[in-house]
Amino acid sequence: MTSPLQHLQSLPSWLAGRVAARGRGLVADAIAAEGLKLMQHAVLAATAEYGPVAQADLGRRLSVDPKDMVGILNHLQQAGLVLRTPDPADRRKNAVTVTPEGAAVLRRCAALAEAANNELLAPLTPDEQTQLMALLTRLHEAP
Amino acid sequence: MTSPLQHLQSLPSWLAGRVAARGRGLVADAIAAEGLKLMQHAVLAATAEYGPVAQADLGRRLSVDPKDMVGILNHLQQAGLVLRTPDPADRRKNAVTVTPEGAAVLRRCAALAEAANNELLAPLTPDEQTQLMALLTRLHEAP
DNA sequence: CCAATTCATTGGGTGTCCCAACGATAAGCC
DNA sequence: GGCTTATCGTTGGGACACCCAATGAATTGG
Repeated sequence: MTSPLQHLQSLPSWLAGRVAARGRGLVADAIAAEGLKLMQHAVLAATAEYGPVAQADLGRRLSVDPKDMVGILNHLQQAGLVLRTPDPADRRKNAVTVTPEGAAVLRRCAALAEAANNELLAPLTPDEQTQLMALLTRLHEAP
Repeated sequence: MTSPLQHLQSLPSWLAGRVAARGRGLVADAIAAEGLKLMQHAVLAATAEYGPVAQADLGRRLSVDPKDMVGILNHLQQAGLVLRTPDPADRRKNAVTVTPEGAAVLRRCAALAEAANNELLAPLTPDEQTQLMALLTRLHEAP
């Protein structure tokens, strides 16, 4: 029985942080080939998935600060991957949509991101990968 | 069969990142009661575990940038929790050690950090917690 | 003895996250 | 109708984590 914090590195929060950092790095390097940063890619993917959506909604779904969302969408819009249209039903909102070019970039990023995730999970068997995903999903949705 | 990136939020790297972010927040809030930041606590714990150790060693073990290590140790030393002693065997190195006061703070932090981790893993059964730890450890050590 | 490396430190830069404010708009309540 | 309250996008400032590069001192290797 080891003392509680004699091995800080074996704390779940620490382990999860290290694994997440590695995953972040792998995905970031992968999609950098398409000229996108991590969060730009995430916002682009979420925009594609949730159709025309307000910025605040995107921020809540991805846990992105509204302040940062402005910069991310500015970049995506300037790159022609995304469109900000005033929402006629609520003139405070911007209805964000993906352009055909944005969809094409996203399609190419999908393969890259998936490959990066495969590399991240490579040390595990397929069964173990499924187990890990199930456990992480529980932790992510439960609280 | 869902398309690869139709659900970015179900990518392992994304899930791990969200879970890790929550764990980081829980632990940070917990040890804030002792006046320590996350990385200050990590460095203090690693210093206690690995005895007199050089700053570069600490940085490698915790994946902390040498630049940041300087600031963290400055703070810990100023708080009287840690000592930097010139290493007689290698005068380039600082032999970092924990003061009795540092050990006391660390002891109190252990309980706080453990409670935070218990809260993080609360949605899982003890068996599942063990499984998760084993899988994360594999991912952390394998590559 | 000389080249290559390591150590602590400093510098600059980017990205993520938190708190606060603003004008414009919308929603709820009396 | 009017009033308060809340939300939306945006801007601002600041803390912290991560990355790259460079310095002088000191150690190591051939």
